[in-house]
Amino acid sequence: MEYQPREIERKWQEFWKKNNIYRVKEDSSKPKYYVLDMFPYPSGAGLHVGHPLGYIASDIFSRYKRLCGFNVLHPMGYDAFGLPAEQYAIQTGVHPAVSTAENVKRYREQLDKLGFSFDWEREVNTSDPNYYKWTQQIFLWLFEHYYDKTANKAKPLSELTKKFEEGGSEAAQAAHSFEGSFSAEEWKGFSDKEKDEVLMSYRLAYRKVGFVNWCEELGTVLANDEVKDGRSERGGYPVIQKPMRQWALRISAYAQRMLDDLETVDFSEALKIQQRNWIGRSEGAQVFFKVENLDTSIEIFTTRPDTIFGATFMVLGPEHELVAQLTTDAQKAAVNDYLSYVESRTERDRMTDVKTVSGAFTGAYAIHPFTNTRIPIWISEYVLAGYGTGAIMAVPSDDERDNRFAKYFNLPIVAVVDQSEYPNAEMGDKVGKMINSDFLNGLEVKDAIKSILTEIELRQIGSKRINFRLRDANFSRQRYWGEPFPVKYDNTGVSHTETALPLSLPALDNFQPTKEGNSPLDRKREWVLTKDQMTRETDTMPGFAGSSWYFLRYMDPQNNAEPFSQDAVKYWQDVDLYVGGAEHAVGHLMYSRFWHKFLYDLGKVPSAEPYKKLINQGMIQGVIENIFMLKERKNGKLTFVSADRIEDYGGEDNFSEIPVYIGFVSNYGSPDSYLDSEGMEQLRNWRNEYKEAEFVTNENGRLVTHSEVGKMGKRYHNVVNPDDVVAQYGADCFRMYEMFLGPLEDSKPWNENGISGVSKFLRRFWSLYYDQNGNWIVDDTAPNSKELKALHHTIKSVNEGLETFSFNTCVSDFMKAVNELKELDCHKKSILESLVILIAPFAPFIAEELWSALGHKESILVSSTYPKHNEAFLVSDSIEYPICINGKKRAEIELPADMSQEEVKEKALSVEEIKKWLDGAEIKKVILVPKKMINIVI
RNA sequence: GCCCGGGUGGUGAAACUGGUAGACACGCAGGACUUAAAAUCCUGUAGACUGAAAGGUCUGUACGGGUUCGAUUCCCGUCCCGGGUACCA
Repeated sequence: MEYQPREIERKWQEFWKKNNIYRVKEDSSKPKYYVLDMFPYPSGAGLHVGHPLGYIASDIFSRYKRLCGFNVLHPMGYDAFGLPAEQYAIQTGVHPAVSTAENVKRYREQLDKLGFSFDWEREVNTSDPNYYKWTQQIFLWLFEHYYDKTANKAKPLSELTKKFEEGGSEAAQAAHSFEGSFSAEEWKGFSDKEKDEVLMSYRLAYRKVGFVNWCEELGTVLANDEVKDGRSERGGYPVIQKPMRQWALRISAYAQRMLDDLETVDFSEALKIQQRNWIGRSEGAQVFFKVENLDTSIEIFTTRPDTIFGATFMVLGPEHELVAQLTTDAQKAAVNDYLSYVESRTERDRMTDVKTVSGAFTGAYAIHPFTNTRIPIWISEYVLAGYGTGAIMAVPSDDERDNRFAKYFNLPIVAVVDQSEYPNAEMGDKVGKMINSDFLNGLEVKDAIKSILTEIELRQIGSKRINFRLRDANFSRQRYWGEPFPVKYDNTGVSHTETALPLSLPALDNFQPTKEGNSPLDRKREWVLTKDQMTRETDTMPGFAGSSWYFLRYMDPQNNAEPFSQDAVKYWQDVDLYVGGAEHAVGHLMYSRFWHKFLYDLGKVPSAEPYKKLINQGMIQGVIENIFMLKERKNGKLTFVSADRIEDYGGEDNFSEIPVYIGFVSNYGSPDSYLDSEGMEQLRNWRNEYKEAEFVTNENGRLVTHSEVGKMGKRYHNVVNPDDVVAQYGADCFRMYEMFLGPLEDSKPWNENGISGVSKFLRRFWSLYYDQNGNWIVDDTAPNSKELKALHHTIKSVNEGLETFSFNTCVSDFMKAVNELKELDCHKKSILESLVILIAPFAPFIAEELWSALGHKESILVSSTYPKHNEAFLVSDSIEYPICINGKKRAEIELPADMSQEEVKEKALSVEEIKKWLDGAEIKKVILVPKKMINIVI
């Protein structure tokens, strides 16, 4: 038989389907292993060659684990809610559900060709009412819980109201955004509406008025991570700050736990650091500064309470609530001018120039709590309303920004930390001795912090405090294509929950958001106004809602009574291996960890963390192949010049670079990429205006192109479709080649320069079983030691490669193995049987085919066990040691493998050549590197 | 700016906890088979020097230094590239 990948692949695809090879059931007789991919958003463009990288890796690992005896859950689904489908609907009128379904179908077809071992019966689609029913349910749970800081977990709201009834707001140690306080009696006297408002600011899913990123062009509010440089990530439209009533999730309540539990998971250190930075814990103090002549005080947060004697002025964020009250009549004009200046600046301006100093004096003074001196109160945009308390004590001697501000506005600077003993210390470093600081004088910074904290608490002007950068997640989108909130409001504005779930998205014709920025759902009045005289919430949930818990639904995808059963989650527990792109390092990963912890608090999942181990696969980039075109036409004709000849035509400045379809280019992606005469002909036919074009080639008749690495995209004419590669080389080859390309976690440009090597390898592998004429040449004779050694070396290194996710080296190991067995002319069944199992996770199709040719009736996945190496076969009879003197090789000696270290040493010293070299010199020590070398130090 | 990665042949890349750098593959060169091409197979392939040859010597992992018998690996400094982040008090 000849190796024909296409036929083999079709055959086994059918076999797997018919025999349900990939269906997985809970099975308590086997240990479980859960391998998860980040599920894709099914975009209209389909998969390109970069998408499957992670899926291939996770599939290899799943198959490997299955062959090792694990019951492996390896599902796939679609993150199907999102903006692109809705934008498409606005443009074309095609309902998002329709276009999404089409895209899903396309994705499925593409995925199927690659031979993945997904259990498609567990497919999940976040836009399916049977799925988002449970997203809505989890939202309601969040809505009906608050965070108890004493128990350090979420608790039902009923417990909170009980506490309010007993002791008012003081009785509850809870995470909240309520301002003010009330007694038990006051609570009891509150109206329903007042109670609703109070409770709202305690809920884990709550509504608040806040400044949000408003994008006029998209007509929607964006999450912080959807905004890049003050512009929308999608489309690049300007984003401004606008107050709006929004749903939010109280993720901040979980900040400390999210930070602590990072220690328990196996993520890359880089990713953990990213998450830690995002959470941004800082320890410091909250201190109150009384305002002169006013019955109010300003609350500040500082990480350097020790420098308080250097506080010579205060700065409030422009949006701080006290600004209006503090501003004196004399300063009113100046302050208002400044406020309008701040308002005129977009988020983008504020971010791009952080060096410009600006601000205004309010005219008010605060009283320094220790020195009782008057210190002026300023406002400036360098103080952010959203962080800490939105106000600072400025210590210009020890903070760079305060220093800049003080110098610019001529405010006094008092040095309080003497850093002369630390020549390398910079301003703000926590080292030095306190000066000009009353009772702190002479103390080291560290001790001064402790000392001042005690004093602050003693005088009751503040307290120790831990602050987090992590802010509550905005959970509202004014969009159609998302989960509707199961919430409605009565005519007093009190919120009520919708208990009949799912609350489905109604049909709609016009997907355009309304002018006021409301969701298109707002147009559907008969849906908005309910039978019980209430008004529905028209916002929908953001994309991260459905993706925050999908991995749990895979465990029990058809459950109609609950999101997932306790039996299922007790068996599958959590995700053992999660594979996905690093671009989700903060967004998705944070939100899903938070949801998981919440579900953990509710006792619905058994583990505090959802993902035990995470691997970030790199991106596969595109190669952009440019050709140089003269800007000026010559004799009315376009002229393309070979990249190595553009100097003859006045250099780069005279040319435009045009990205061309990579299919025309020979050796695309390599340094010597060029168009040959055929390529130039194809280029002529590519576009009408190129028909008459002139080509200036180099001496080899080639038009050298200029390649760069960039995104894969339509505009660069460099999208490589996996279907095409599979059609040409087969799925096994494609899978192995993507792994062979380099380390999984590295980003790398796609090129097909080496794919012929993998293709050749597969045919060579096949030729161990069949000769050129297609005759079966496997024999039953016993293998010799050389053959066994070759096999066991491969088993060892492939197993190691799999465990460490260096799949690229595994592919090399296979190539080496085949080369060796070819050399040995080995066609022995016992060797080849092991080899075919070994390769099965990587190239499942060829493995199945050869496995059945070896006489097995069932799939290799169910009728084989992954080979483990036998140490005995790896030990050589004799070992060749290089003998070195002071690290330099002087001789070689061949010794039996089972010799003791002492004997090896003795033998080495007795070698004639070495004796000559030593020539009576004193031997300091002899270093034996087992099985590697002998080094004599003199 | 700050925080993470990373810099190895013509190319993609290997190298276990410091132990013979460049495995494996692409490309290239030469050869075999062929009327020819494709396919396949064989040989060579870091650089320099040396030898009739087998071979030998030296230099080489961005750059400069250090620790060590021995450094791609550890330490210090410099340069460059990629990613993240942004006035976080």
